[in-house]
Amino acid sequence: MTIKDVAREAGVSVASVSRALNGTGGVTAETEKRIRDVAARLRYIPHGAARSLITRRTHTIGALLPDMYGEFFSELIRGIDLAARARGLHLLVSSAHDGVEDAAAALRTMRGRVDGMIILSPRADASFLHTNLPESLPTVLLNSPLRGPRYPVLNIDNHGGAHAMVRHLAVECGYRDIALVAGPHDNYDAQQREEGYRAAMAEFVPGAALRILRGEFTEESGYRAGCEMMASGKLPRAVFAANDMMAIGCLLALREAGVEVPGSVAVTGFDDIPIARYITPALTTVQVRIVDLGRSALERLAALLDAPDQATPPEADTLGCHVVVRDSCGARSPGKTSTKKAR
Amino acid sequence: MTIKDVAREAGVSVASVSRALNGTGGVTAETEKRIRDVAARLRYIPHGAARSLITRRTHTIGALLPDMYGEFFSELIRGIDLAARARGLHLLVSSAHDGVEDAAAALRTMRGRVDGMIILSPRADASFLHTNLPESLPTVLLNSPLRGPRYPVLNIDNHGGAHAMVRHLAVECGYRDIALVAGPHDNYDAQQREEGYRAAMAEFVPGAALRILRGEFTEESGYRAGCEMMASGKLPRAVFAANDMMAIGCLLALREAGVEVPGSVAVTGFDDIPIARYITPALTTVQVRIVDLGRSALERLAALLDAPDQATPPEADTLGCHVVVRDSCGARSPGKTSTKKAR
DNA sequence: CTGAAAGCGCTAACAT
DNA sequence: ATGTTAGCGCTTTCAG
Repeated sequence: MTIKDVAREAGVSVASVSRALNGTGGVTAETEKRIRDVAARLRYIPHGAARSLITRRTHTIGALLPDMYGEFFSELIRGIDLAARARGLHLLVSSAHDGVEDAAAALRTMRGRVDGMIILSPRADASFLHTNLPESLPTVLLNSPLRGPRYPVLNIDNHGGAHAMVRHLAVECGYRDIALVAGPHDNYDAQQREEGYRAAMAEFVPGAALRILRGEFTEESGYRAGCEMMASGKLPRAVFAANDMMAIGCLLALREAGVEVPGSVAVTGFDDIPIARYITPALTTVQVRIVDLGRSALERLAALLDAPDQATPPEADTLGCHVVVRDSCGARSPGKTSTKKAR
Repeated sequence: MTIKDVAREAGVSVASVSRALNGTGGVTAETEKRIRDVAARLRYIPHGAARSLITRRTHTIGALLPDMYGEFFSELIRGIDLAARARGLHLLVSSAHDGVEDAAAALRTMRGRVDGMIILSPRADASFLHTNLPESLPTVLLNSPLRGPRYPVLNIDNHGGAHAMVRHLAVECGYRDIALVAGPHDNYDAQQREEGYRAAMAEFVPGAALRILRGEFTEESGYRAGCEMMASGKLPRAVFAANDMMAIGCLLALREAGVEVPGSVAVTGFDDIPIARYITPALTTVQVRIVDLGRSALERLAALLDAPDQATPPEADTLGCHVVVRDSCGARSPGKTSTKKAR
């Protein structure tokens, strides 16, 4: 069932069918109707690949993501999808690339299938993109250390968020002994959050010894970090985990051991995943509007598609974060939630 | 940058380039290497649309989903994606269709872009599929009332899960006054869960008056249902919400009013979303392995792609559910979680 | 207003 | 082993 069948059945040329169905004009209202009727009767549906081969438009955007685990990525995809739908774009997702080879293959298969890319991948450095990104394919980078005029970059304000959280813990709550459960060494977000912690500690608790435990952004590693602290003999007064899942793991470890949170130890996180509001005590955390991150990325990309030559702002755009005060930090008596801006 | 450029640069025909790059054989190892080198130097990437136009393969499967909200859908996509990746397939998602028109358009644009479809949509009845599904496109239906040899269908055992939960509440916990916070009328899952509740009530608490409140599968509607119960003057001994978000909303309403859960009122849900384990009291619920649902759907579809003429089993496949006993039902003292099979 | 014809970039016969 | 050629299904000049 191709355009030819419709043409034959309607007694016209394929060109007329194309014109009629695309509303390009150049056909009588009369013949257009006849063609439409025939197409409907034959249940003709145009072939996307064939069409985009010549129009050079797929109305699809590709998303290269490192992993699909966790609420972060589902929220991100939702944000992208929401904005994409609003613009009549579809979404081709490719996630969880074990290695560079894998990510490269995924990126290459996008050629001819998408009009643009949104890339969030730790492995996507400059040379990787240079070799695997189809030439001149509009692309927006997420959470990338890359800078430069080649691609627009959207980042989360990890540093600012971590800084604000430590300030909250040190200044508003008055804690001095604040430990960090950091994320993986090779993770860009983790690095920036750690940096924010260090900077804020130096600023608000000068001279205090830093205490950093290494985690993997997983609940289990947070749990282990909690156990390590207790095993060490002296608990810190507050624990700032570099993401919510680790904060929750830590919380559970402390709770199991009978340590009061926030009475004896305050625990806070980063991300504000949905669970954060529901756990007891409700988690004080740094809110990142992940959906907005996805949405912004797509809007940026769409702008690029509309005006390909548009200059890319030299500075990376940064998505603000702010501290959401709940119960786990001990700053207030359990009850309502208040919010305040970071920085 | 097309295959022609590579051919010219390597001093061969396009056919040789195609053969070399696809490893189809029929080229000397020597020329193959030369071609590969040139392709790499020119950073040539094959054009997907052009290729699939002739091979009639896209190595992509489409997913038509009603909405991207909530953990249900992110888990589902994850399951599909996991299995897809294992088979070298990509994923074209299309979600959140406001109306039938919208869903129809989404489905039609899939033609020529995907090798098969996974459809989970309340609006996808037989005639909808007949008119909008590209002819003979392998398709698997999820959670659909449709039966028949046309498409394989995968369903959640909503009836069995609800039945098992009511049995747990009535038989194991000994409650008689069990209310249901039902889902939307027009939702297939909601209907089946309600049916399971009715059947189990008739079986285990014969003669008891049924109490059914209507919800929308949202936390807010669960909260409202909780308020309604309290306003009515007499609380039921147990509340079975047709999904976890409503159970959580109900839980919060009761908690705010100072009603003890599970001491005064037991609350249970359906789905076992991640939050269920973390809320206090931990939610007793019906576990649905959503990731497995997605995975199974894709495996089924992949089988269809490999053997298009394979007979579709006449009966719909059903994904089992089972009750996960936690704290909110009062069946046990807080602590470990136990699990038992449904039916 | 309509049709014929030329490709889009690629693969797969069919020649050589 | 390599090249030539005919399309895949569609849009878009260019004629008429």
